[in-house]
Amino acid sequence: MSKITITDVARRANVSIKTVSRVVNGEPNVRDGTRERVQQAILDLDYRPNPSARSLATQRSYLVALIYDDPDAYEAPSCGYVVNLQQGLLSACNARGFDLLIHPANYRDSKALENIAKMIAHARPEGVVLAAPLSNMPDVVATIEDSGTRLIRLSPGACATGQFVETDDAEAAQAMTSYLASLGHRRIAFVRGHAKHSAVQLRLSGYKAGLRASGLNLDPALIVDGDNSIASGEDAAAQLLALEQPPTAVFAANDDMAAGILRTASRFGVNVPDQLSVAGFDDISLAQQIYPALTTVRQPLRAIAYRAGEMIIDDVQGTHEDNVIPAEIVVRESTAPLARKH
Amino acid sequence: MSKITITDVARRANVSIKTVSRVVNGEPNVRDGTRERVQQAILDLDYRPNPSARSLATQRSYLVALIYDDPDAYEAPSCGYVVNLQQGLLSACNARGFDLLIHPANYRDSKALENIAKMIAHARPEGVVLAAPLSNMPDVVATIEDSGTRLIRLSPGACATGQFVETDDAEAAQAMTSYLASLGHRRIAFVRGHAKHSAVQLRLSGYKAGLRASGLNLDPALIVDGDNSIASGEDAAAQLLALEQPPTAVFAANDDMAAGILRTASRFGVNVPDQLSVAGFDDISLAQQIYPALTTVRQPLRAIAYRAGEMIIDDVQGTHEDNVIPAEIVVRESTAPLARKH
DNA sequence: GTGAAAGCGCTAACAC
DNA sequence: GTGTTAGCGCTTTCAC
Repeated sequence: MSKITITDVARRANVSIKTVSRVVNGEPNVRDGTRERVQQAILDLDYRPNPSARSLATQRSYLVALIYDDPDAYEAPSCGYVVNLQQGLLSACNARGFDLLIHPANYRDSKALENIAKMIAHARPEGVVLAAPLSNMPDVVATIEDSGTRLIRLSPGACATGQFVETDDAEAAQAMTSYLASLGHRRIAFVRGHAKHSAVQLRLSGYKAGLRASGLNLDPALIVDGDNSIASGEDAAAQLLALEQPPTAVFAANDDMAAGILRTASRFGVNVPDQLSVAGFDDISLAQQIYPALTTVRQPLRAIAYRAGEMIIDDVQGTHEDNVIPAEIVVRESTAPLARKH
Repeated sequence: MSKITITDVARRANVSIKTVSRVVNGEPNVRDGTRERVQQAILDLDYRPNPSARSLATQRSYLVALIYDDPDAYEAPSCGYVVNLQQGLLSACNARGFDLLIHPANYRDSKALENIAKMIAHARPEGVVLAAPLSNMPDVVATIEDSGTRLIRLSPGACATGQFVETDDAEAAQAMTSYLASLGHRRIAFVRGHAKHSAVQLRLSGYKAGLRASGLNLDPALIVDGDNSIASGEDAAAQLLALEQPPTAVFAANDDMAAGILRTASRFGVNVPDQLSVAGFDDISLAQQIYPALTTVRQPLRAIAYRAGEMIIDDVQGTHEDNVIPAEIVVRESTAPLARKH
C-alpha cells in the first residue's frame, strides 16, 4: 500500500504537484532538467499514481469490458475461445495502462440484459468488446448502445453495423483452397456446411475464388452438401470417394465434417494424407486430437481482440480493411503434396 | 454516463449528502421515513455511486485479482480450469460490489514476477487469489506477500502456510472407492500415478480408506503402478486383467491412465462397464470425449474460487474445514453395478 | 438523527 | 516553463 502521493514527489523534486503531473502524463512544457529531477524523485520514492484519484479527476475509468457468452464452463470448446479473446484484449489494455473487466453473460438467463446494464452502470468502462455469438443479438447490442458506451463487436456476421472486427471467411477459404492447389492437387472437393450458417456461403465462394485463382476449373460433382455434423462428413466422403474421378483433396467447411471424412477414408482404406488430403475450418480442439491431426483454418482470436482493444482505447475507427484480420492456415498432418502418378 | 451525483439525490430528497451516503451504505441513524424518501429519490434518478470517488475517499479499491498460469491459449485443457475459477470468483465479487481483475502470468517469463508486482502496485487489489500451480511457487508467493496484499492460495499442495482453499484428494479418492463398492464391486483395483506428484500418495491412501470403510480387504495384487500417462494405464490394465482373479472395477489416479485402461479393455474384448467398471480422477475434457465417457472425480473449481473470494472480501479466515471443499464424483458411463454371476 | 466542512490524490484552467 | 486554485464525488469527523 504505497502511501506516496504526488505531493511527496513534488516536495522531493522541489517543484509543484502540477509539474509532477505533467511529467507523469508526458505532457510538454517541462524543462529537461526539471523533468529528470521529477523522474528521479518518482523512482526514489517508488511513486505510483492513485488510479481512483485519476479517474475521479479525469472522469474516465481506464477500463474496458469484455462481454462473452457464459461458457458452460465444463465444456472445453468454448473455453479456448474465451481465453484467447481475454489474452488478446488484456495485452492491448495493459500496454496502455487500462484494466480489463470480464463479464460472462448467459443469454438464456432472463436477467442477462439487466446484468449487462448494471455492470456498465457500475463500472463505467470506456468501451465494451462484445464477442460472438452475442455480437449478433440485437437486444444485447441495443442494451450496450443505450448505455452510451462505445461498442466494438467481434465477428458480428450479417448485421455488421457500427464498429466491429472480424475475419474474412471467404478470404480464408480461398487461401486454404490455394494452399491445397499449391500442393499440386487439381481435383479439390468442397463439403458445404449447414445452409443456415451465414458463414457457409462465404466459405463456398472463397473455395470457388481459390480454384479460380489457382487456374482450376470448378467441377460441380466435387461440391457436396453437409450439415456441419461428423456424420454428414462421413456421408459426403463416401459420395466423393465413389466418384469415377475422386478428388485428391477435400476441403470441409468445418472441422467436424473433416473429422467425418477422415473416418470414411479410414474405412475405405484410403490413406490420409498420402492418397487424400483433408482440410477443415475452425480449429476446434478436436482438430489436433484426432489422427491424423487436421490441417485447418484458425481465427486469430488474440489479434482480433487486440485490435478491438486498440480501437476503444486509442479511439480509432480504422478503415474497414484494418478491422478485418486475416485467418491463419494451420498445417498439420492431414494434408500433403499430391502423390505422383505411376 | 450517468451524471447524477449524490448531491442531486440529496436535493431531491431534501436531505444532506451525508444522509444519502448513510442510506446508500446501509448505515444506522437514519429515520425510516427519511430513508424511504432517499431511496425513492435514488430510484427516480437512477443514481449510481461513482466508484472512483468512493475508492478515493475510502482508500479501498473494491478489486480482487486472480493470478493464474498463462494458459498457452490454444491448448484446451487448462482453459477449463481458468474459466471455472474466473466464474466462481466473479460470482463472489459481483455479489459484493467488487470487480475482478484477471492476470495470467507466464512463469517461464523472466518478467513474470515483475509484472505481478506492477499489476498489484497499479491496481491495488484488496486481495489476490493465486491459482495452482503458481500457488506452489515460493517466489511467486513471496512477490505477492511482499506487496502487502492479502493472499489466498488455491490447492497449494505441500507448503500450505497462510490462507488457502483446496480439495481433499484423499477424501475424494475414498468417496470414489466407496462408490464403486456400493455398486457391488468387491475386487477394486487401484492404479497409482506418478510417484513425484504429491497428490498421488493422498489418492492412494484415500483408496485404502475407502476399502476399509466398505469392509473390503486390501489385496496388494490389485494395486499397480502407473506414471500418469495413457500408456501406463494400458500396461496396468493388461497386468490386472491377466490376474487369476481379475478386478471387476479399476480406479485410476488420473483420467489419462483411466483412458488407457479403457483401451486395453477394448483390446481384450472386455466390455466396459458391463464386465469392468473404470473410474478416473480430475475430469479432464478427455473424460467426456472418450467412449464410454468416464466416471471420475472433479474438483469443484467454482466453489473453490467462490470461497476464496469470500475470504478476501468478507475478511474471514474460516476454520481449516471451511476451506477444504469436497470434490464431486461425476458418474458417467464407465461404471456400472457388478454383474451377477451365473 | 442530521448536516457542514474538510479532505482523499489527482487533473484542469488559468495565472504568472 | 511553472505554480495556484478549484474542483471531481464521495466518506469522515464532529458539531448540533
